[in-house]
Amino acid sequence: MSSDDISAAQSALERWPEVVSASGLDISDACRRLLDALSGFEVGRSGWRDVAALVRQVLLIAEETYGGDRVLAVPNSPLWPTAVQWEDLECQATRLADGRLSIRALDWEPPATPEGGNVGRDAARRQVRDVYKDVEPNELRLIEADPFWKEAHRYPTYRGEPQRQAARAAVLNDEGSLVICLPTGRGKTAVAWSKVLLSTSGVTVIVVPTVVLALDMERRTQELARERGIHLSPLGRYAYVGSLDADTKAQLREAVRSGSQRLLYTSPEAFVSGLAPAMLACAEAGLLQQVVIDEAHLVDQWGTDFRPEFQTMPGLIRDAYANAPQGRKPSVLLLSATLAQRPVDLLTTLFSVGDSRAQVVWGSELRTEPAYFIDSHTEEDSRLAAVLKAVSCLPRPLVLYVTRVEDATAWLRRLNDAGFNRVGAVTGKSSDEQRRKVMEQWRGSEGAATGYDIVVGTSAFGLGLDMPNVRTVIHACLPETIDRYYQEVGRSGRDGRPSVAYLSIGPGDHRLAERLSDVTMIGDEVGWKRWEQLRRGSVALTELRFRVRKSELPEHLDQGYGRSAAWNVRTLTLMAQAGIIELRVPQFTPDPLASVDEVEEARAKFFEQVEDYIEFELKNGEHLSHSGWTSAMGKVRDQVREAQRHALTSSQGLASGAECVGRRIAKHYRVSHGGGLLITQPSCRGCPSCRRDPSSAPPNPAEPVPSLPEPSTRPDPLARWRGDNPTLFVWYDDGEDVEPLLVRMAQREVRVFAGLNAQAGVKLQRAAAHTPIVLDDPTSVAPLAQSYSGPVAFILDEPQIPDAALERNNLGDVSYILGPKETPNPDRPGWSRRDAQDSISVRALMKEL
DNA sequence: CCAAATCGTATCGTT
Repeated sequence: MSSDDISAAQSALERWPEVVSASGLDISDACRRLLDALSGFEVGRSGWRDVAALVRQVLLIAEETYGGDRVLAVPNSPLWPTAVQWEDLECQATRLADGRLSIRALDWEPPATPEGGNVGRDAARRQVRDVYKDVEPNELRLIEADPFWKEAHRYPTYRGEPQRQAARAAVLNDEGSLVICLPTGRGKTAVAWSKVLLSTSGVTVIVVPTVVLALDMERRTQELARERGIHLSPLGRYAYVGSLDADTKAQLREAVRSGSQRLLYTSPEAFVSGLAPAMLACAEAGLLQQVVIDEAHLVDQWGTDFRPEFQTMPGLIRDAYANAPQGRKPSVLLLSATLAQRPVDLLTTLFSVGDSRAQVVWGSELRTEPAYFIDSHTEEDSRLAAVLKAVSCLPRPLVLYVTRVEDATAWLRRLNDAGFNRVGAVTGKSSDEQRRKVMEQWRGSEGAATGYDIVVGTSAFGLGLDMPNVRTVIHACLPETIDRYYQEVGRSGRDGRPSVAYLSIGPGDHRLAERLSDVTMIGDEVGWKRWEQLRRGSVALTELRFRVRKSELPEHLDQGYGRSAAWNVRTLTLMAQAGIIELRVPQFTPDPLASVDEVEEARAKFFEQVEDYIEFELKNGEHLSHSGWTSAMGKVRDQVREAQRHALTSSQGLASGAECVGRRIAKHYRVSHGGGLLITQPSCRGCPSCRRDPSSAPPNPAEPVPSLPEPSTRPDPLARWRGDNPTLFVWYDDGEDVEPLLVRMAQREVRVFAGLNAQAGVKLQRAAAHTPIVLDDPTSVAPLAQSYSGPVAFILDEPQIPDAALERNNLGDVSYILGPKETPNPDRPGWSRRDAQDSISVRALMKEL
């Protein structure tokens, strides 16, 4: 890679303004961008700064790859930067005999520490230089996959221990809720797909936050189905979104109802409205296999006042769960890469189903790619200059994040005026078409030229953004939460190679961040009044179920309509979090006594107003008194306020640069759950604090080792041969084939096998078909024989019962031990194990099964 | 002088 950068660039510069195509050349991404920029230079699609910045990047890449000083000769004609302008971009320009300029790249890096000065400067320089290096990406540690994973995905390996545990948890989990924290790029999608691909019936509904994501996943599913020659949908469609035509929607609903739609992506809104009746019917028929919520941290982030449907989902899921027949209830997966305390608490409370609380599989990990830079300006002008300099000198592709839409537009203009034309902007106000165009130009779709190197965006830019080689993320703002900061920084270095994150704070930023984060919690008295008002205006649908209007105004009407509605929603979602009510899906129920016409009229009216409705069920009578209400709400309010304060102060803490950025982010993603602490190891390639004092830098983090949650309590299908003993010894004669017995056991849903080699495992999976087969790996840091409390089958190849099996017996965990008939009894020296109670021969057991 | 995005129905009861 990039072997021909300098010669390709030089040749294109010499031939300019002739257009030179980058396709087919063995050059770096930056060099390809330079050729693209040169092609558009004369007609103004690129500006002088675009070209100069890319020339500099290509030179630095060449120096880092091959060493030595590198130069490129560039035209010195109108359009082209002058010698002074080259200097402004940290390049040295020397006049050549033929009039051209010879360009050499100089180092530039953002301030090493917020206070400036020379402390840590060398380290800062090296950390920026490393971004230009053609280094091998950080490799994931690959682990041999379990048989079920090979069968489901045709992948021979897992991408690390966290994915292994997440994958196992997801297939071993029956009828329970599971929160899974798995970093981006670790194959969350495959984890959600396992059950679908292993079975031949059942519906999996996956809720994603945006239509773009749903359509993207539809495309990936279609590819999968085509490649594998399998049918997962009668229509070949996998996204249920509002923009579909009524006919397609009706067909998809029908396919869900009948169970023939194996996999469907949708939004929270569609899930709780249009899709809800079909989904409930599907569950009732025992055909709903899984409900998956992707990007589950948004339940907290967006669900509380912005898109309440995120928090209406649990009520609906519980309905589906309750209606599904025993043994065929859906399991619930909540997936996210970034979970802090509050989201975990909220998810485990709201989404628990059945008798047990949602369990957590924790594979949280910080990105190792970014080096963090921070500075703070007391004058806006000086911040603008600093950011312009950074945009000019840091490597591309580059994202410039701001908080306000208005600032994004202003920056786009400012950059254009400064000589950048290869810039796009994405905010919440951008149309789908604009967003698509920006992504296309930025990425350079297959074979086509790139048009943008820089995107200016608000937080609207990035959800589900799949661009592996982003090298720089600049913030010209103070993100209001550390979550937002980390999410946005995490868009860089997805290819596992170093990146730069530069946070440049201006004078107004702290106030803006505070205002944004301070969604003032409704007070006791005002809240209670609002609730009373809502209740007075409510319609009782059943004894416990009520419908209210979001637009219901309190008597002391001092706020506009929109704000009041937001308050109402917020009050109700908080009440749901407090366990006072459970949010429900407004559904049209025709009056059985009304005439056809009357029902039609009522129906039309319902759908006209449904957007304004919120329905809920009263959960706890004690909370309906003033004092009960106040105390229940007080608790939630404190939690939310604490979480907000924490997120904001963490973010503000960054600004000072006093604490290691990696540590501070890691601290935010440290969660206490079920009496234990779920850790996120800090990781920092460089930040102000670590540059000041390199000895304090956190060590390279070890891979997290999540442990499997408790399996749901299902009856052990082989229990009656064990009696009361947790262990059953099954003995075989010399040379007797135990494989048929293993298959029978697997068909009876024994899933975890110890002592089988990979090949035998795959063979067993083939024979057992739909039961997921998991092989214990005794060399693993968390062997299942020790951690899994569901049934485990041990296959001995010598006459000795392993310690792990004995220990399981002491703990009361169920084990089936298949061993040679002469295996001695460890409890009674001189005796055979088969003479003890609870043993049976392979032949006898085969007959019974 | 504060960000974020989505959403629509219609089923049948008897010999």
